[in-house]
Amino acid sequence: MVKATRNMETFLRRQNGRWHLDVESFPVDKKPSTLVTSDESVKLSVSTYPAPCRSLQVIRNDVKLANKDDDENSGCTQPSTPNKASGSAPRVRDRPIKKLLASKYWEENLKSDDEGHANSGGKAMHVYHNRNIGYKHQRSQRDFHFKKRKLFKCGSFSNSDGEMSTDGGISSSPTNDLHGNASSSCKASSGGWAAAGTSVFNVGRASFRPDDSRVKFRIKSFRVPELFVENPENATVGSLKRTVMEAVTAILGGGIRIGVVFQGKKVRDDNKTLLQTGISHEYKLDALGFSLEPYPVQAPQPLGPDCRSCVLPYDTPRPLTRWPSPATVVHTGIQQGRSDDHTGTDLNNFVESDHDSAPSSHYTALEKISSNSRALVPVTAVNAEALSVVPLRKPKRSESTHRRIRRPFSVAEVEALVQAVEKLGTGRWRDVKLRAFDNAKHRTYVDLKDKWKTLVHTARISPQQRRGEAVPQELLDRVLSPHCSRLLVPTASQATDETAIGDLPSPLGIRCR
DNA sequence: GTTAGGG
DNA sequence: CCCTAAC
Repeated sequence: MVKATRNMETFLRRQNGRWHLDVESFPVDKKPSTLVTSDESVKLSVSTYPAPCRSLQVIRNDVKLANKDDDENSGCTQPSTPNKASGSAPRVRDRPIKKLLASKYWEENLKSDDEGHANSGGKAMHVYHNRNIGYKHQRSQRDFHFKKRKLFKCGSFSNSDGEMSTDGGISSSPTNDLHGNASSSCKASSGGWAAAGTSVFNVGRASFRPDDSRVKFRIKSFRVPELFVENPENATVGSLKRTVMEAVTAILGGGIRIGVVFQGKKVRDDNKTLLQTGISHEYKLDALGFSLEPYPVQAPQPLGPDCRSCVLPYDTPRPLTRWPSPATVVHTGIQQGRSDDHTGTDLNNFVESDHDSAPSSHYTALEKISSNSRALVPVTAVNAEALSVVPLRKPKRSESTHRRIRRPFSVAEVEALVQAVEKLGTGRWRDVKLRAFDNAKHRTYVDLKDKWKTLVHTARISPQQRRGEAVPQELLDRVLSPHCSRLLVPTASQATDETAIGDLPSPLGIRCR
C-alpha cells in the first residue's frame, strides 16, 4: 500500500514577462499558471490554467477583478479540462465519479466527536473537518479548479536572482520596473532571502522608488492544504494521479483564495494595512506565508465588504466530513492475497470471484484500483472554523452511493451465462446466479438479467453495430435460440427450489454449492 | 428478497 | 449499471 501524503507546492516562475505559479504535484502537465505582482505591495499576475479563465488586476492595496464571469468570491467557474489525461482522469468508469471515495468513507463510516476525533474500526484518529463541498456542486465544478487567474502585470518587482536559485524556486532574470529601469539590487537591499513556511521572500525596498515604502515579496511557493491520498501498491501511477486529482479537485472545487499567515497567525482582517499587520519592508518576511485555501474558507470576517465573500455558496446544509490524519489513513480495502473463497477446482461455478476475475484482467485491475483509491482531503483549521457553523445536510442517496465500477462481461462469463440460461431459462436469475456466478461476487442476478438483455439485443443487431469485446456468434445464436427464452417454466427435469439446484448438472460440470 | 423493465 | 415498481 502506498500512502502518499504530500503538499502541493506551487511555485512562481517567470515566463514571458509574467510570473507563473506552477503547481508541482498536479497530475497534469506543467503549464504557466500563476503570476503575482503588485504595485503598492505585490502584483500578482496569475495566468489561468490550463486556459485563461479570468483576469485579475491588482492595483495597489485593492484587488480589482477584471473578471468576466464571476466575482472574486466564487472562484473560477468555467469548466475546463486541464488536459486530456486529467480530463478523462476523473472518469474511472463510464461516467465521472460522483464523489470522492473518501467522502463516502467518512460520511458512512466515521462517527466523530466534536473534538475532531473519530473512531473507525477501533482506530482513533484525528480528523479534519471537511469544508462544505456539496457534491453536486463539487461535481459540477470539478473541472475548473486548476485554472489560474490571469492578472495584468502592472509592474514588476525587480530582482536578480540568477544567483539565488533555490530548489523549486524562481529564477528570474532581471526585469524592468515600470519605468523601464533594470534593477537587480533587491537581494542586497532586502537583507537576505529568508524562506518562510510557504517560501515567501521579502524582496525588500524597491530600488527604483526609494521614497516608496514598499514591501516586495518573492513568493516561491504557496502552502496548500495537505492532501492525504492512498492507493494500493498495485495501483497504477495513472490511478494515483487520478486520486490526487480528485483530492485536489475536492479542495479547490469551490475556488481558491489566498490566505496570509504572518508570524504564525492567520491574518484575517483584510482591511489592515501591511504595516499594521507587521509586514514591513524593514523586516524580513520570513514569518510571512501565503496559502491557497479552498473557497470559502473563513468564517465571516469582522467587517467590510469582504464578509460577503465568506458567505457560503451552498444553500443546503451538509454534514461535516472529516478526514483522518495521515498517520491513520485507513486502508484501501485492497484485498491482498485473498484466497478465502477460492479453494480449488471444486469451485462451484464458472465465473471467477471478483478478485481475480476475468480475462479482461487489465480492466479489472484498473477498476479495482479506482475503487480502492482514497483521496483524503483535509482542510485547514480555518476551514474547520467555517465548517463549525455550516448546517448539516443529509446527503442524497445518489450522492452517498457509488456507482459500481463497470466490469464488462468476458466471453467466458457470457458463455457461462448462456449455458445457465439454457438450463434454467430466463426469469430465474437468482438461480442463474447461484448456478454459474455464485462465486462472482460482483455479479448480481440483476446484472445477469441485464446482461442477458443486452445479449439479446446484441444478437439481434448487426455485427458492425456491436461494441466491446466480441461475443462469439455461436453464443449469440444460442441466446436467440428459442430454447433459452422458452424455458420460462422449469421443466420436470429441473429443480424448482434452490436446494436442488446443486443437483443440476453444471454447465462446467461443477457442482453448485 | 426477486423479478421485470425502463432509464 | 442504476432505479424501482410489482410481487
